[in-house]
Order: sequence, then structure tokens, then C-alpha cells
Amino acid sequence: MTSTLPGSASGITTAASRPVVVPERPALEGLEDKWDLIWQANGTYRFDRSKTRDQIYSIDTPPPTVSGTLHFGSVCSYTQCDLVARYQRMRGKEVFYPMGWDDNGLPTERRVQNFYGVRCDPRLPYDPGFTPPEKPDSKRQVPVSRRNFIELCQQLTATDEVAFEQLFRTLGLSVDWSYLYTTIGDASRAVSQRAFLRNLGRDEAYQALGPTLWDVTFQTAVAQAELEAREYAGHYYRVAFQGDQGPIHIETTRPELIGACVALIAHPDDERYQPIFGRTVRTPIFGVEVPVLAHPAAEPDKGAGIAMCCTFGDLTDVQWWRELQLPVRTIIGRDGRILRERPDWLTSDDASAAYDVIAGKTTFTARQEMARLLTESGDLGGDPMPTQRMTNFYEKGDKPLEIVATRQWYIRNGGRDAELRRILIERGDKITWAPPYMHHRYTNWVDGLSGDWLVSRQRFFGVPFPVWYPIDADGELRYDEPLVPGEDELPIDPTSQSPSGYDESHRGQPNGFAADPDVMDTWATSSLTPQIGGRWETDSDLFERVFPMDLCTQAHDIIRTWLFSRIVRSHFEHDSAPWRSAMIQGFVLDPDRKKMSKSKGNVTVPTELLRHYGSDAIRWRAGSLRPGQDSAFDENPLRVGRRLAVKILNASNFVLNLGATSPDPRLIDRPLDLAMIQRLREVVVEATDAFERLDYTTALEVTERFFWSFCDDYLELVKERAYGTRDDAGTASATAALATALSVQLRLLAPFLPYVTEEVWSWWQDGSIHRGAWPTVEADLAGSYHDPQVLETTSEALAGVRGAKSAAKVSMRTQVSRVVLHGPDDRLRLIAEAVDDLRAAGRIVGDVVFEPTQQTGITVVADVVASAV
RNA sequence: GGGCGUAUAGCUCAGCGGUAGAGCACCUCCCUUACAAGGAGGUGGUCGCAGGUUCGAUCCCUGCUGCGCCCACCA
Repeated sequence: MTSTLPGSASGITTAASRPVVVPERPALEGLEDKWDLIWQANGTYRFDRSKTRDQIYSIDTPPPTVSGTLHFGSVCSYTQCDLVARYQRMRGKEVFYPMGWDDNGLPTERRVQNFYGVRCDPRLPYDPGFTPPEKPDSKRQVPVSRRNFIELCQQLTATDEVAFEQLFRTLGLSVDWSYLYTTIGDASRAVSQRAFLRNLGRDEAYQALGPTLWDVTFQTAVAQAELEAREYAGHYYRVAFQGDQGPIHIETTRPELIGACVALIAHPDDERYQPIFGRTVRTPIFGVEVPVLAHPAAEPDKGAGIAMCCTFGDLTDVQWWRELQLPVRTIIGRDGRILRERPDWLTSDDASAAYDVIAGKTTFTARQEMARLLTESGDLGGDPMPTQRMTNFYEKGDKPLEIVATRQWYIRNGGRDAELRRILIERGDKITWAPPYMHHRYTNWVDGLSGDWLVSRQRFFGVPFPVWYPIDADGELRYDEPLVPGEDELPIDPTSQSPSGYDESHRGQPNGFAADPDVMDTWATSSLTPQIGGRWETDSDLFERVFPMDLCTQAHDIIRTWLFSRIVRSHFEHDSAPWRSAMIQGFVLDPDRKKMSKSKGNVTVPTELLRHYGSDAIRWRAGSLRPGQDSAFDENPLRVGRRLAVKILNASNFVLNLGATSPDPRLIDRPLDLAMIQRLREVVVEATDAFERLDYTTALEVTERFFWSFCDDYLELVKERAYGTRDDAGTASATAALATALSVQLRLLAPFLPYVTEEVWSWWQDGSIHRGAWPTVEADLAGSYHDPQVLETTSEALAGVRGAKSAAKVSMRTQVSRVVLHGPDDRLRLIAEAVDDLRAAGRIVGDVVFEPTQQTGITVVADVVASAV
């Protein structure tokens, strides 16, 4: 094993002055471990930060959520990014390609809860000696303090991160691991808090008290981008409100919210209700007077055409409440249950008695109880009608979202500002999208935003808001006068550190301070990955060399979250887009084209596949999946990929054993060799153009197609001549052509199959192929033009000879006494240029006769000699 | 309901204004001096439907239909 030196890039290969060492029996097994170690030792993928911005290609890679295992689809996505990284590196760019682990946030918390059987109760004191239960019981989770909980999060993610790095190394990602970051790490927290404070200072971030989408399971607010509409079974209840002129019937699916009703609302043009606009009616059961109001968002043909507005049943309620300036009457708590305390607007004895029935109940139970009460009171018109409706869920949750009034932090994203929205859409217009149509998804999403970006979460394992609030003499928090740290103090934890001018004795006291209790959503931190990876404000020299970045890669599901949020942050902080190009990747679906998910148990785990087929085979598969396109998981292509890797091994071995070890285009002079080189020139140009368009699939396809025909036809046609049994000039031409083609092809394939190409390269070349130069016509394939049809046409004739043998059911070794070639005169002339090679490959011992005809193709009549030699 | 994508061989997909392609599968043959976890040869398609543009349409345009994804839809 010849070891390589860091940075010893050998571009164009030269005549081999070093010994060529080909193993006796080359194999794929063990290549991953071997080369991972060597690459690591030699710093093959080390980022050289002395390079200038124009010499650098920087990549913003999604930090995978560290929660258990990676999908096969993720493995493909990361590989696709790596293909581009490797191509750019071979093109001579210094590639900045940092990796991060997204370990903060709810997914980690949830995994920790399930893994250890614990839940966080921030009221508990820290227990330094805590050990998690031996056998986690998900139904009886042990309450632990916030600090204990965070320690468990860090413990588990640390374990997971080791496994992730090992997997990515095995996969052959050409990452410089010394730039690794984690989203919960100090550096990320500092970046996240600094960016937030800057947003706050420029009024791009603000705090507001208002209706918020709320997940009752996780007990946190969630953002618009994290919503998922799902079908939800329910009933329409026809409910009577009593008015002076008789009952008004509305239809609702949520009778448990009647206690939260603040108005009835119909469309202003709706003649049925015009007489009662401005009057009041009494709610059933509770007898609360509510106004009947007009609003254009009411739809006359929906339900009864008149709706009850509750605080808050849905987003339309929020709109009515806001625009009609209605009061807040909250009856659902943050745990998703009806408030235990009786609301003060329910004054009558009947109302109190009825409320006591539903107090503390879940919405589901309360709904049943209310239906019963309505039936008893005679306010329910007819039987409830079953219905399926779409309801908003938190994408990671399994109970419908409620809307509760809470104080939250927001970052402006154009949701309430058409001008900002327009500017952010324009940012998207300037990015090169692959595939181009993904641009629409971005534009549509931004265009459809209806509110600012809610970034606060009432959770524990995340980046804290770097904010305290003064407490006035009356013990009230002054939210409007937040205290913030200096940027040089970051990262800070306001729950354990005190603001300047205070000390811990003032915490929670009148005239003291209180910490903001919330953490930022994961996306609020990962929206800054270019800044985190590029070490914004802590290493400006680096940041200026890598930002704005050249490329971001990610799957299409997080355009609305990660991609958009990075544009927002970069727009505010740097007045630019974070990158020039976005490569959007598809999903790998299960074989039935269903989305893989852990809950369905249809996830394909990649580790076993990597072991079985080898990393190169997996990478080959990833390289055949086009950007943006979903695909169904299929094991068969992995076999095909492996076969290619084996073929490269065998063919290279063969070529080198023929003595073809010196690529030298000047020695190539035979028509067949020149034709092959001409085709290879075309392949180099096509593959390069394709990679420049981020179309790695086409680059792979043209290269691979050439490689197989190189093996099947060219190699067969020249091997006799290359053995050197006939004439030396012909042999020199053949071996030079073979060595040239091998060198070029290995480099074209190197991004896709880094292990097998590196292995073969090491047999006869110095330095890592991955620091070698991407092939070009000028540097590698100089020489004169020759009609490439000589190769195709002669191959076609050879196929004809083989066909004749196949039809005669004889071995390919069988000799042929006489061959007659029919075809157009000009094509026969091309064959004549390589007829000696055709003779050798076809084992033609007698005459080869050319008979020009009007037909377009070549047909062959061959007289097969009875037996093989 | 709005947007986007897609429809090509049994399967997965490429292609593209000029006589239909690949891989897999299938069939036949060959244990051939690089490769039997190989190799060679072969079967197989009115390019979703209907119009239009064109000398010519799988390709461009229009409409329809199917499928998929994103968004909206909680009275």
C-alpha cells in the first residue's frame, strides 16, 4: 500500500515511473475502512482556508436530526451533495463542506422521553445523582428537572452522533470533520442568540400576546410551517341560540366551545340574517348574551350560513375576533382540557352547573357532555351529522391543535407585510434551482404566508432567548422593556445567569428580573447554518471566504421551513441570499410508494445495505436519482451498482496487466484508438457540462454508458493488438489509448464511486484521485480528430460476428472462416480501417468480404468453423 | 378549489421535431486466458386519450383523463 501525501495533487497523469502494483485478486471488501483511514490520515478532504472566495466552493448541508437512525433516503441525499462536492474539488475548487448535527429541539426531547422513560418538569430541582429507570415505561415517565433532562438529551445525542459520523464516513462523504458543529453547541447558541438580538434591535423580531397555534401534547406553540392538515372525524351539531325574534340555528362541530362563544357571524349580504345584525342572542346552556355581527369571511352556503365565533375554535375565529374587536373568552387550557376554574362570564346558576359538568374534561369528552346537555335542554336540532373535515395538526403531533392566547416571539417573514414578502420572493428568483420547478414551491409558500414566524417554544432542550424582563415594584414583568446581554457574553442562559446590573438575589423579586422561560424553535437556529458553519462574527476571515455560499442541498419537504427561514435570516443580516444555487432532492419512498416513517415501520435502514453491497453501490444508486424526483426503494439497483464497481476493478486490472500504464495521447495513431478517444472527448465534455448544471445523473449516465461499451467492444477489439503480438506501433497505440482511457474514466467516475476508483488509482498513480484533476480534453485527450464512427461501426460488425456464433450455438472462441459484411459503402470503409482488430476479436481466420448495399445497418454473414481452437 | 409535477417495454426510468432507448426481468447460448456474484445474442412499445401547429409530432400548443406532491378547506 503506497500512502499518499496531503495536498500532493497530481493533475494529469504522467508516464508511470513508479512500480505498478496490482493485487492478485482485487476485491471491494474492506475498501471503505481502508480508505477512510488513509483519507483521514492524509487530510484528503481538509479545507484549505488560505484560498480566496473565488477559489472556494462552499456548501450548506442540512444538519441531520440526530434521533436514532438515518433513512436510506437521507443517505442518498447526502451522497448527491457529496457528488457535487467531489466534482468541484476535482475541478480545482477548495470545497468548504462542513457537517452539523441538529440535536436541539423537540425531536431530541421526544426521543429522550421514550428512550429513558422520563419527562421534563421544570419545577423540580436538579438531582445530580439521577439515573434513568432501568426499563423505560412510556406510560409512566419519571419526572426530572430541566437540567437533568438536558443532560440526558446531551448524553443520548452524543451517542447518536458517533454513530452518524461513522455512517457518513463509511458512505464516503468528503466532509472536513474538523468543521463539525452541533445546533445545541456553544458556537451555534451564540450565533443563534446573536442573530436574534440583531433582529430584535432592528425590530425584525418582536414579542406579542395573542392567539397561537398550540399543541396540547407537547404543550408548546407551533409555527405555520409546521402545520399539517389531516382528516378528522366529527359531527355537525345543529344548535339553537335564543333571540328576541325566535331561535337562530348554527351548525358546529365543536359544541364544547359554546362557553367560549363571543358572537354569531354571517355574511353582510346574507338576507336571512340582515334583520338581526346588531342585535344579541343568548347562547344555549349558558345563556350568555352575544352579538350577531356581519363579516365578509362568513360563507352563506356553509352550514347554516351563520357561525358562532369562539375564542378560539379555528383561524377564522381569530380573524373575526381581531377584525371585529371581540373579547377573549378562553375555556380551553394549555393541556387541552376545559379550564377547571369557572369563567366569570358564566354567571347564572344553570350556567355554573352546566360548566361544572365539563370542567377539567378533554375537548373530546366535553363535546359528548355538551351534546347531552343540549339534547336535554332541547337546543339540539336533529341528530348530529357525521362528517370528515380537515383539521390542523402539528406535523409531529397526534392531537388536533388548539388556539390559545399566549405571549410569543416572532420574526418577521412577510406574513404581515406585502412588501417584505415581495422582496423575499425576489431573493428566491435570483437563486438557481435544481430542478427549476422547485422555485414555484418557494414562491407559492412565501406568497401564501398569513402570519409572522413564531420562533418561541415552551420547551426545554433548545437555545434560550437571551432576554430577561425587569420586575417592577408591584411584581409585574415589564415585557416591553426586555434586558439583553452584550454580544460578547454569548451564549448565555438567562435562567442561570443574571443581566448586567443585577445578581441572582434579584431573580423573581420585585424590582428584580425574570428570565424569558422559552427556547427557540429548532428552525430558528438551523435557519443560520451558513452563519454557524462559516463561523460568522467569531471568525470573519473564514466567513468572508465562504459566504454567500455556492450551494445548498435539501429535500423538497423543507423548502417552506429550512430553505425559507435561511433566506429570511440572511436577508435581514446580510442583505443577500445565503447561496447561489439550491439543489432540491426527492424522497426515497417505500416499495409501495408510501412515505417512509418510523411509525409505519417501513423505514429502510442503510447500515446493512452499505455492508452488503458496499458504499460505492449505494452511491451509484444515489447518483442515478435525479434531483427533486421521488423514487421507490428497490434493492435491485444496488446489485447493479455493485456490479459496476466490480467491473471497474476487473477491467482496470486487465488494462494495467496489458502493460497499459502510461497515458500518452501522442502515441495514439490507429483509427480505432483515435475513434475511441474522440468518443471519450465527447463524454468528458458532456459529463462536465452536466455537473455544471448540477445534473450529476446525466454525468453518470454518459460516463457509465461509455465505460460499458469500452469494456464490451473496444477492449475486446484491441486486446490482441495490445498484447503486442503483431506490431509494436499498433501495440504502443493501443496501450497508450487504454491507459489514457482508464485514467480519464476513473476520474470521471471518482465522485460516484470514490472507493473503487481510489483503490485502482493507487495501483498505478501517486496521490489521491480525489485531489486529482477532473479530466479535460485539453489536458488529457489532446491529439488529432478521427471519425468516432470507426468504433461504433466496427463494434456493430463484431456484434454481427458474435450473433452468428450465438445463432450457431457455438462458443465465442470458435473460429470463423469467411465473413461477408453487408452495409452502406461509407460505413464498410470505416470498418476496413479497423479490420485487423475485427479479425482478432472475432477470430476470423479467412476472408473478410465487403459487399456494399443500400441498407442502413451492417449485417454479417459468417461461416463458422465447426469447433473451437 | 389553487399551484406544481408526471403519464414511453412486464418493472424502474432516460430521450426528443426526422424510421423508439437503457437497466432490471424474461428467452437462447457460452464454464471464452480480465470478469460465472460473469459474458454473448435475442424477444418485447400505435410513447395516456382527443384535437391543433408542421412536409413530418412520443417531443410543440390546447383540452381531457389518470396518478403523485405542495397549499387552501375546522361554522
